[in-house]
Amino acid sequence: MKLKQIEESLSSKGFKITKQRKQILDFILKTKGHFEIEDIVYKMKKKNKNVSRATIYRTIGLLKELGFVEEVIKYDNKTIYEIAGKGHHDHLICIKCGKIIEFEDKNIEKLQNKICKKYNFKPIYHRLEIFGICEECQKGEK
Amino acid sequence: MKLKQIEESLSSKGFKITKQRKQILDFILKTKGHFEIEDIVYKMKKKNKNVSRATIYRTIGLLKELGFVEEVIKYDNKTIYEIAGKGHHDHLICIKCGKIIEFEDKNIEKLQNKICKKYNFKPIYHRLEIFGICEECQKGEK
DNA sequence: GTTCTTGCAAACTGTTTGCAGCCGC
DNA sequence: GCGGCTGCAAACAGTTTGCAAGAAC
Repeated sequence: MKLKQIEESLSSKGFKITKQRKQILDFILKTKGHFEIEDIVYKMKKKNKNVSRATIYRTIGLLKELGFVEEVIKYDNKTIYEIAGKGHHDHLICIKCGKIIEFEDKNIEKLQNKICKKYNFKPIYHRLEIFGICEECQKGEK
Repeated sequence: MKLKQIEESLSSKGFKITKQRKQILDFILKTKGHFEIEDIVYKMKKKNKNVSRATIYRTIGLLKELGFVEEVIKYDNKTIYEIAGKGHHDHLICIKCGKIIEFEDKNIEKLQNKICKKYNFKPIYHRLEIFGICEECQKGEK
């Protein structure tokens, strides 16, 4: 997903391309991994691009609506996002160091769909979070 | 899991059995399904058992530590709990009416363990939330 | 009597919102 | 110039905490 594509999509829907939105998009696209709202706030401050927290929330909300960004993890009463379009995957989250490992498993997805069928439930999105201790932190434990 | 068992476990660990804790335990044990903190607050108010919100948070925190209660869903920036020991299962959550359907699938669990092995990740707990539209709400959609 | 627990209020975090002024188109 | 966008500050929800008074053992 490229900056231009997203911008076109935004303006084609009547949204304006402001410098704040450009800054935020720039950040998200450069951050290949996961991010939180505070990461953006911090980055903007550091670059002296004073984009307000409110605008960041609103922009991420908008990008979420449009499907460019996804809420992937809820942990510690915070929301962790990532850019969409990498293909669906789920996460292992280390509760010691906070590291996030992505994984993809088609079989799990298939089983989920089977479950949904069984309950006549129409799935829209899902989140599988496995919390535990990562390899490095296990070494440190001993 | 019975009231007596939990109380014994508490006192064997040096915690005291107060009337507030009894009230809260009573509520949790009677509520077979999922509950939120506010549900307890509401119930206590209604019964004129004025257990403060702070105490409820502290008690649930304690029960979580001891493994009697689990955080099973994070939705809408709220935490939904349930009593532990029913055997692990996951959830379908209707984003229209809020209904929660439990399901259990050993195969999904197995696949998860496989993933963890692959990454040398030591799993502690996990959460699989499938958000979508339940059967009834689908009918209403048309 | 000691120690743990409670209630209260205040504080805190993540998030949302109303409104006046600003800026993209 | 219009309508959407921003920044600010205030508000909000869920949750945590310090402290003095109270209850369990």
